[in-house]
Amino acid sequence: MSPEQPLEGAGKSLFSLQRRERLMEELRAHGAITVRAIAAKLGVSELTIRRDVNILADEGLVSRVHGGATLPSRLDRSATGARPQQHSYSIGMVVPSLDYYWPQVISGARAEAEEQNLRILVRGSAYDAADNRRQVQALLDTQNIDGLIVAPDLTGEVGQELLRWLNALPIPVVLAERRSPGENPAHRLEWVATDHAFGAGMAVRHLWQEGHRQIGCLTDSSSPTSPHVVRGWRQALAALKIPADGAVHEDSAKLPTGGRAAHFDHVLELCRTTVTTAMLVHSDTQAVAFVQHCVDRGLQVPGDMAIVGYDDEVAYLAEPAISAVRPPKQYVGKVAVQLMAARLAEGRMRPVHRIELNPELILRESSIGGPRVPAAGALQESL
Amino acid sequence: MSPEQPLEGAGKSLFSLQRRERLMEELRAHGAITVRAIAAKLGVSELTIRRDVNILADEGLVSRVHGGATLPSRLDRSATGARPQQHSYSIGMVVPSLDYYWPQVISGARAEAEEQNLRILVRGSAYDAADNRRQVQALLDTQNIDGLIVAPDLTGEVGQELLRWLNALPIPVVLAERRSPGENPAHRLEWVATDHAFGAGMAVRHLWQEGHRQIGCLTDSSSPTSPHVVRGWRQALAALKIPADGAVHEDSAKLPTGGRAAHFDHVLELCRTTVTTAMLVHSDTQAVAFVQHCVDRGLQVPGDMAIVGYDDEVAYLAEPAISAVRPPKQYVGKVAVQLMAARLAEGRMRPVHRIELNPELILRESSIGGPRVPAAGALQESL
DNA sequence: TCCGAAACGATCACACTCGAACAAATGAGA
DNA sequence: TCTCATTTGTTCGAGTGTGATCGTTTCGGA
Repeated sequence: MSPEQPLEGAGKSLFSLQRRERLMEELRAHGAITVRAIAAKLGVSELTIRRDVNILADEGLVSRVHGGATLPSRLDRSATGARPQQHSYSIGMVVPSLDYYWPQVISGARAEAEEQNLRILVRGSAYDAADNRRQVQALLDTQNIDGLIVAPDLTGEVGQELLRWLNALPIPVVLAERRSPGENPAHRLEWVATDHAFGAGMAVRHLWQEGHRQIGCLTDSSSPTSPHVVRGWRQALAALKIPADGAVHEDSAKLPTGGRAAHFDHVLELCRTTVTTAMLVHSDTQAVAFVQHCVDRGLQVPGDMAIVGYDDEVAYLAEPAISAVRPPKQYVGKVAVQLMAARLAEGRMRPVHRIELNPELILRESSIGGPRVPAAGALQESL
Repeated sequence: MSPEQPLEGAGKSLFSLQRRERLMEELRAHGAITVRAIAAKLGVSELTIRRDVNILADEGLVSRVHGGATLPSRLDRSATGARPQQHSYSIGMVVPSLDYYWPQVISGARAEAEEQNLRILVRGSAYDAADNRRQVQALLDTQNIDGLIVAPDLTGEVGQELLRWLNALPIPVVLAERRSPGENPAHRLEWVATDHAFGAGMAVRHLWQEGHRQIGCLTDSSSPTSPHVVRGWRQALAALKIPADGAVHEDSAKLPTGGRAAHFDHVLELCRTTVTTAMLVHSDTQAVAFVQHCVDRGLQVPGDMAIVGYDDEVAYLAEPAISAVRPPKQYVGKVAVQLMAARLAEGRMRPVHRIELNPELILRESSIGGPRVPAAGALQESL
């Protein structure tokens, strides 16, 4: 009805805004305030406070009551009527790869976004923190983003700086498949991540139950997942009282071109000397190659060498098909969007959520049936 | 602190909306209330409570009965008819206390259950694992439970056995404010818990920012929360490079009756010799008593001794009002029910979720404004 | 079925709060 | 400098929440 009433933020002096901010602070601290007390505290008239309360109540930030205001309450029926502004939000999503691992995460996120009536904008970035930040900045600048889902590299000083920067953004941020320390530079960040350590442990315990007593680990440290897999593997060994210093642990990062076959032979030699009959291989791509290599060298899989892959993109394609730990990628995306939707709907009152999801162990042929003892014999013949 | 005491009666009167909110909380926590009890608890006349009940009944939020009110029931024929749907699932909930901490958790759970159209059956149990198991068994036997939310004592061998038993139950189980190891005996259990260590750390960092350099900790190890608080306190000290071995850490469990004052004096003496100017006090009830003791001994709060309470039940009642870490109790219940609802809807395909919630730091007077240096002077006079 | 105790609600009284109307102060822009 | 829009303060009648009284209704046990 009032044609010249300015929209939010147009003509209000900083002073009144500060006062309202202060009012909200008091409200959060005490749960409720009286007009009289606040007026005295801030040194203004009660009427001014009442007007502030009315403004805040119109925005749904407080509930008006006779004599003061309280935090918004469902019992406040004036609020229930004026709340159908279910205005739909846009979420930006920046992931480090658009062809490996992340497509499924994105797919889960997209499905949930549709469900929640949210728009989602996906961008790929390089794995390094600097490019990640550029991509996020681009999204912030060009699109109208209400929230951000991101999976940056957080290692090193650059990563920590990025973490601080993300934490200070004016929009909510959810990390996917990344963890932030609860501590200070990241206390506002929420995340959802697969418990890779649990997944690795599950694989080790499965191999143990199949009768293996020496269980090795072959990883690719160029992946950010790798440290968690190694940690889970070590913890499981410790829990099963397998001495970790005698266990085979090799890494295939930074091999020279064509050096893979030689490295695999090296690994098999180590397995022979340590009587290792089972391997957990990170990245199922590598697991497929490793199984192929074993077969080529005349080893029976799983008879001479049982194998569980970590990750389940192509594991089923190998011959024999590879048992694999499958991270709940779809759910990582889905839960990330759920977190974001809830955050956007509920605002600051909602506590920070940090969610771990357990992966699943998919059993196929490469690990079923115990080791042939002595396994060392077959290994010896093959080399 | 006796719960009968009308704490709010003395000058801390509630607004009508808060009163109704409180009433609903009591109702959800206990299932039913009497006008008389609530009137006494809130320090208002019975007539006022009756009027509140009428208002809530008009909105269909409660069912009126002679002498009090209950949660809305289908048998209540005054119900507005908007209740044609049957409950989809029934959830059992067993918590270790019905008067402390847990009522708010239950309230959050009930609110969410209503939202999700679930029935929820609450039982209290003793803190020990054996009784917990009995209560769960009773629910399983007599009711038709589709899921279970439970908060058992998991320490010791008995606790581990209980964990195995819960894990093997044929219905989904969600732990509230308890963590299960990801490992084998509990791989199916989901949980939601407050990150108390983070909360304690947040308090310590706040005190550090206010200028305190020796920050002590006063706990009550009879509470299962206590170890996490101590851990967070230690970690924060380490992160801030405060030597932990010189820090004051006292526990008030198992004091002789009337020994509290003597113990507080002992604590203050320790603070004096170690130049400790700030304390994190677990259980805000104890924090209130401690603040009172400091004031009685002539110490300025926060000038001579800054105090942050852990937990926020009565912290605001102290003089000066106490800054406190507030666990998101309502959300613990709410998220537990959300987990259960999603599990019941999606079945085994859904990965196991494990959720940590961050508490919030409510800043009040007892910790704002740095220490007066040298603080030792005032302490010395007081002893 | 009856009876006593308790709970209930209509009414009034009181204290306090609310908001409209108007006035004064402040700041921005012509 | 003036003017106009905005914000803040004052006054006062209307409105609201609460409690006390008291007659009526409801409950539960004999």
